[in-house]
Amino acid sequence: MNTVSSEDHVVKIFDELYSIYGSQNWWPGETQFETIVGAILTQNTSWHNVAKAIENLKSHKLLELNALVEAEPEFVKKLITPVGFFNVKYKRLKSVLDYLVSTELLKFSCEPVEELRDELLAINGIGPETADSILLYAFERPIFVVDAYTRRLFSRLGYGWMEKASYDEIQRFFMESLPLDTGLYNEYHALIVMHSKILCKKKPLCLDCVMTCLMRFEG
DNA sequence: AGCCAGGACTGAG
DNA sequence: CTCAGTCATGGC
Repeated sequence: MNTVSSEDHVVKIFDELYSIYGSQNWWPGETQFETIVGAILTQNTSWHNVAKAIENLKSHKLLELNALVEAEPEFVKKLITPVGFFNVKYKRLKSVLDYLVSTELLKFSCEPVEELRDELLAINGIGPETADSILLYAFERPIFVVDAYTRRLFSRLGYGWMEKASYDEIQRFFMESLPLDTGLYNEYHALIVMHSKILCKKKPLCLDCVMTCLMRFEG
C-alpha cells in the first residue's frame, strides 16, 4: 500500500537521483550570458551540438552581449550551424539580445519572477521551458523547469497524467510538492536530464532504471 | 538508413 | 483549443 503523499514521493525521487549521480553543477557554462545563449540554442537539440556552437562563438569573441548583437547575422549563423534550425535560432537569439540591451539587468534580481517570466514569454521564440531555464539557471530565481524528460520519467514513475498535461500544470505540481528553493530546482532538473540521457538512453525510457527507482522507493 | 535531440511558432480545422 | 508541419544538423 502506498500511504506516502506525492510531496514525500517527489522528494524521495530527488534523494534517490542525487544519491546515484550527485551534484550536477548546472548550468554547464561559465557565464550568465553563456547560459542564456545556450538556453536558446539547445531547443530540441542535443547539448553536444550546442557545445560546439558555443565554442565557435567563444573562439570568435562573440560570447558577449554587445559583441554578439553587433556581429554580422550571416556570420553568426555560420558559427551556430551545428545546432540546426540556425535561421530561426538566430532570430530568437537576436530577439532576446535586443531585449537584454534595452533592459536594466538589475531588474532580474528585483522584479517578481512572474512578471519577468511574462516578459520573457512575450519574446518571439521564448516558450515556457526556455524562459524558466533562463530564470533559474542564469538569474537564480526559484522556478521549476519542465522538459520532455521530466514528462517521460514521471509518467513512468506513477504520474501518467503528465503525458498529456500542460507545461504549467506539471510545473505547479513540482513547485507545490517541493519547498521554494533555487538550489533544489537547479539540481532536480539537472538530475532528471542526467538520468534520462546518460543512464537511460534506450527508448522508451529504460524500464530497468524506473523499476530500480521504484524498488528503492518501496524499500 | 532512419530516428531523435535539454522547443516553439504557425496555420488549419 | 488541438495538432501536424516546419525549422536543419550531427550522432548513433
